[in-house]
Amino acid sequence: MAKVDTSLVAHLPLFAGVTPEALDEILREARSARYPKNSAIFEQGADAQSFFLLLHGHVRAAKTTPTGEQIVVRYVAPGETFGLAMAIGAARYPATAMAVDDSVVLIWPTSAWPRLVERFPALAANTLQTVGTRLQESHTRILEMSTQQVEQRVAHALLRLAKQSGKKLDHGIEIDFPISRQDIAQMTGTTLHTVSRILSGWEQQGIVESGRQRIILREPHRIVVLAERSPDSGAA
Amino acid sequence: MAKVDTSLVAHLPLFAGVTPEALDEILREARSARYPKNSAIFEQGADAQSFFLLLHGHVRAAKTTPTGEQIVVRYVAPGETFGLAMAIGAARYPATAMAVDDSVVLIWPTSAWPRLVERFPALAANTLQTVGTRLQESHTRILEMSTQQVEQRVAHALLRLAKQSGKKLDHGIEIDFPISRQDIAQMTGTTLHTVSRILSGWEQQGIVESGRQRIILREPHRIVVLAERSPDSGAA
DNA sequence: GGCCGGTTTTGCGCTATCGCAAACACCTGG
DNA sequence: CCAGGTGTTTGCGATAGCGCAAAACCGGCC
Repeated sequence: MAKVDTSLVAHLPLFAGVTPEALDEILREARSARYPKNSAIFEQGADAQSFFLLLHGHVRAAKTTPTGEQIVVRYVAPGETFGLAMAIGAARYPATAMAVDDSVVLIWPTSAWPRLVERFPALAANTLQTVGTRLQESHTRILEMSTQQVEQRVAHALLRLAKQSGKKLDHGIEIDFPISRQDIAQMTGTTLHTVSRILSGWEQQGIVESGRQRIILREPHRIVVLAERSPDSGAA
Repeated sequence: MAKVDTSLVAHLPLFAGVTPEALDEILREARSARYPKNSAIFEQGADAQSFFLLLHGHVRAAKTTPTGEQIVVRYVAPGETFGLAMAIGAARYPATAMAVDDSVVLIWPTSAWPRLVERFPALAANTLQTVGTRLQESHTRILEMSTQQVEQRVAHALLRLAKQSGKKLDHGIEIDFPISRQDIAQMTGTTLHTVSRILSGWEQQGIVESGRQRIILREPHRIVVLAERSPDSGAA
C-alpha cells in the first residue's frame, strides 16, 4: 500500500524520533489520495473517519457558523497534518477541509491512531507539540483581533502566509496558492470590502501587487512596519 | 513529598488510564504550594521551569502585548493543568498566570515531564486531548469574535464561566471567583466601558445581578437567547 | 471570440463601539 | 470613622469599519 517513499516524509516533525523501520510500518497503514482544486476533503460535522498528512498542494480549514458565516481556521502547507479530530477526542470534524490547489494527501483511518500511538509513543509527543503550537498561534490571533485594527491584522496575516507558503520571486514574495480577498477577510475577522480597500491602498503605494486570487508582497519590510504600527502613528 | 491524597486527583482527565501505583509515583515528583489571591504564579516570558495542576482556587492566564494591552486567555478551574509550555515545546511561558483567589497547586519541574511521559504514555495522550480541546475552544472564540457583536460575545463568555465555575444559588448562578468588567472585556475583545454598559442594561432587565467583581446570572435562559440573537433581531 | 460567473473595486451612509473624562460607589486599612 | 484606592457607571463626541449596491474586471469555457 505504501507507495510513498519514506525519505519524503522522514524529516517531518510528526515522525521525529521514529526509526525508519517504524516509519515504514506506519506508512503501511496509510493510503494516498489526490484531491483536485476546490474539492472538499472532509466536511465540518462529519464522522472523523480519517486523519491526514498533506504531501503536496494546499488545504484550507474553515469553520462555519449555524448562520452560514465562515472563518478560515488555517491554511495547511505540505508536511503538515490535519483532520486530527480523534487525537483530541472529537468524533466529528470541527471544520471543513478543502483543497485550494490540486493536492496529494496521506490518509490513515482514525481507528489506526490508538494502535500507532501505543506502538510509537513519539507520535503522541510530536502531535502534542504540533497541537500546542497551533494553540499558541490561535492565542496570538485572538490577541491580534482584540487589540489591533484591521489593517494591522491583514498585514500580519499576509506576512504569515508569505512565511508559510511564500514563493520567492525577484520582485517580491508571492503567496503560493489561490487566495481571495474573501479568504483574507475570513482570516482576519473583517469583510472582503475592507480587505479590498486595504490592498488597493497598498498597491498604490507599491507595497503589494495583486490580482485575482493572487498576491505578491513587493516590499515585505514595509508590511512589517504596517503590522507593527500603533493605531495612531500618523498616516499619509 | 506527596502530601496529596491520590484519591483527590485520581479521577482527573490528566490521570485517566493511570494505575494507582503509577499515580503515586507521579505525585511523588510533585510538590504543592499555595498562592494568595492576586499573586503571580508565573510571568509571561519567564523560563518554563514548572508545570502545574490546580487543586483549589482559580487562576487567570493572560497574555500581554508589547504595548501593554492584555487579553485573558482563560480561567483555570480546579482539576485543570496549566503552564504546560514544555509539553508543547516552548521554553518560556507564553502567558502570565495569576491566582484570582487563594489557590493551591501541584507543581512539577519541567524536567520531569519527558521522564514521566516515557514511563506513562497515557499522560501524553491525555494531555493531547486537553490541549486539543483548548484549541477547539480557541477556534470557537475566534469564530465568535469574527462574527458576533459584543453583546453576544459577553453573553457567551458569561455562560461559559457559569458552566465552568458557577455556584448554584436559589436566585441564580454566581460566578465563583472575583471577576471585573475589565476581565470580561479582555475575554471578549472589547473595553470595560462597553461591558459595563451591557451589564447595566441586563441588570435593569433583571437578567443579571452584579456588583464589584461579582456577577450572578439570574435568568440564564434569557442570556442564552441573547447569545444566540442574530445581529438584527429587534431589540426593545 | 464572445459570453458567463466569480472576483474585485469603489462610493456612500450608518452605527456599533471606542476613547476620553468625570462622577460615583464600595471596600480596606489606619 | 474617615481617607485612599479600586472598580464601576455614564455622558458625549469621534470614527473605523460595516453593509448595501453597482459597476468594472478577469479568465475560462463553449
